[in-house]
Amino acid sequence: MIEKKSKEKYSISELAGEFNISPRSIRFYEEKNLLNPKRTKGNQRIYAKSDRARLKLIMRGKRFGYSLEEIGEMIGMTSTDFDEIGQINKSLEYGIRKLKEIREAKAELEMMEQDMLKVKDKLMIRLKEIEGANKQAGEGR
Amino acid sequence: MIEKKSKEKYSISELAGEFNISPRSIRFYEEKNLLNPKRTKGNQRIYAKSDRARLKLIMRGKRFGYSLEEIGEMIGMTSTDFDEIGQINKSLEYGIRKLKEIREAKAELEMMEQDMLKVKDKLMIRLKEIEGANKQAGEGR
DNA sequence: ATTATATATTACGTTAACGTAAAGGTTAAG
DNA sequence: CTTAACCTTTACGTTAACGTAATATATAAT
Repeated sequence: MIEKKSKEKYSISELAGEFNISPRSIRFYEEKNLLNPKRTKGNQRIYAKSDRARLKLIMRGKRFGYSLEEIGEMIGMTSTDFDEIGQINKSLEYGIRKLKEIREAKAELEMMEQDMLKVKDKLMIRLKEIEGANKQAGEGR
Repeated sequence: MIEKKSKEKYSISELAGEFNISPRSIRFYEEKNLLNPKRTKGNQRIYAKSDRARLKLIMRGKRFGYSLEEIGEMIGMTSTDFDEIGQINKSLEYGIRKLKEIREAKAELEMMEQDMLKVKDKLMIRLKEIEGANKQAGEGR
């Protein structure tokens, strides 16, 4: 049997559809060296699973407010050109820094969540106040 | 005794320094109606605690990748012009949506964290491999 | 009062991250 | 083989979020 699993190759618009972005964006990410898909003999882009995974990482970074440059540095970390110990150590350091950032961001998100909950509570209280006042005043129609 | 606590008023550059942004940015946020500080009789901006708190929210939103427009909608939620129940309900809905987003973002951050940790592990393993190889080969100098 | 800073407004410049349009090749379907 | 639906590159346009510079007051320090 020949090797073939589920979905091995994707076209640019397939990925665009899946991630809800434009093909232009994907090409743009390639311009910035965040992606590097193979091509058909007719020069059209074909994305492998690994490319799709990278795009996923890109989108994740974006959703979190990272610039493409930062994302490039982050996912560059996963590239497979570690030939020197120095490189690995640099990557490790970088990763550790990013981990710190991520954890800080998580903490901030939790603060935001708390803020939101507080505002929500206030709104609820205010609602009840108004309802109470209306009840008191007997404002039917 | 006259009422006066700790730090009641801030100048634009004080806030800029505190949040590590430029005065220009702060003025820009004001242009976008995200801030609305009082003025001195000489027309210079004075920021009260509440203004500082708002700026804090703005920065938090930014760090999380929200656009100023979105942030405006979010912190607009905390403004005190809720005179109608409908308004309150709308705000509540909005807040709940945002809460969902925040929780999703938290989940994503956790995924990123896991990714990072995986990559880190791989790098560590690779490092050991190389070290092991060097030991084997006895590559001193 | 006189500087030295800080701030205000106005207005043009810049960068990232695409959007959009033109002009043409490629692939899948009939 | 001929389209229709995609895809390619090239290149100029756009928007958000400021940067920067010029010119003019304001406030703080001496």
